[in-house]
Amino acid sequence: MGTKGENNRTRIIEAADQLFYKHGYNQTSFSDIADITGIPRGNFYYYFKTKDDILAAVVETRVKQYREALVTCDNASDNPGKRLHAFLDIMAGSEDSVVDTGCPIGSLCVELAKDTEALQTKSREVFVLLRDWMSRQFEEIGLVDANDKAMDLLSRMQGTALMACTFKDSAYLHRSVGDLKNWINNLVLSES
Amino acid sequence: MGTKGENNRTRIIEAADQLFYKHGYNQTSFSDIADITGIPRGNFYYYFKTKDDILAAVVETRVKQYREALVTCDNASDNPGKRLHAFLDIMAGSEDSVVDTGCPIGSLCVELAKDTEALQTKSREVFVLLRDWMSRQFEEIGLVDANDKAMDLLSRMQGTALMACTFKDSAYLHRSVGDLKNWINNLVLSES
DNA sequence: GTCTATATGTAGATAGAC
DNA sequence: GTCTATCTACATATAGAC
Repeated sequence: MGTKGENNRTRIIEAADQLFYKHGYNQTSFSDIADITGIPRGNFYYYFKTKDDILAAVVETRVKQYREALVTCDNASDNPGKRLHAFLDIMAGSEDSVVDTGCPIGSLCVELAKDTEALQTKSREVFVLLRDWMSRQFEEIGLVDANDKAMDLLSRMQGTALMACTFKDSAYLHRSVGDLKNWINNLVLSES
Repeated sequence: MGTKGENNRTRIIEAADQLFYKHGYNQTSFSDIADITGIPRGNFYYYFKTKDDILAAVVETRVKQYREALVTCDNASDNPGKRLHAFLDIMAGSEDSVVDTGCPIGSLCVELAKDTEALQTKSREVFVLLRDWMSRQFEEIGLVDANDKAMDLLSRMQGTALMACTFKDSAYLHRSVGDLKNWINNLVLSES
């Protein structure tokens, strides 16, 4: 638990996080991470037993980051509809990287769906966090099928990111986010 | 252009098609294809100059197959709404593989979004075919924003496949396909 | 056209000096 | 805790006999 060691560990996770997003998990090598961090390949095994362990650490970091982002959304408004809008704005705000590389969560799950079950379960964790938070917002709106609506919103956001990235179309991304905000508004109206 | 040679070429493409879907492009090796076909690794270079060339051939095969599937949808009904339903039934009909491995088109595009631009352009071709066909259906329905609606339908189908696969949830897949059919029906009604 | 043998590079992982 | 050197496996790709 030395201070220097934890610092190196964090730097490995941060570099891996970016590389897994930009190039994918399987296409990221220890050498790539070594080049960015300046930490030699062989040293990684002092901090992580396997490459899968690095992935687990990356996912846990992402869960923490999204948890914080959701707290910001929670504080954005008393209105659950507006809180969901705030979450949509996160995606719209990272327009450039979404069009270039897709959604970091979705693309990881798609890649690892073709890998071991252990990696699938791990990569799914961020989605579980988001789905449950969305479900709570729809519940507060008064919808009886809040969990279904959470799946629908997550699904449509993922479809939006996938198409925007595939067609390199930021205009579609913004139109679609606007449509989703209207969809949420209509759900709020139907319950009031 | 010998008969035997064309046969081997076709068998390589078919095996690669399945493996690219089940394990991904980057995770499929020449040895994997050799194991399935019984054709030795070294022989592949008689038919294809590089691995990327195999991918191109696989995508072209898929374009042909989907083109035929769209002809079947065209023949299914005089009603463009019903033709779109017929296309949705293709996805619902391959429920097991979609939940297990995701959408073959979408997952390839997601993977190759992190690769060279040449592979991105190639993998996108199937989506272009489907988008243009859907756009023609929405046009016939009478919608002025037919191309936008085509993007929306493709987007929502991709989101549906991604979430159904990530959460291993075939019930969600079917509910979502049903919702999309209702969405199409409402668009038809709004124009009649 | 078909096959074996091999070249060349790089992957994840380990051993052991300091 | 940190680093170099190295092991083993396997990737794409090539050369050349048959």
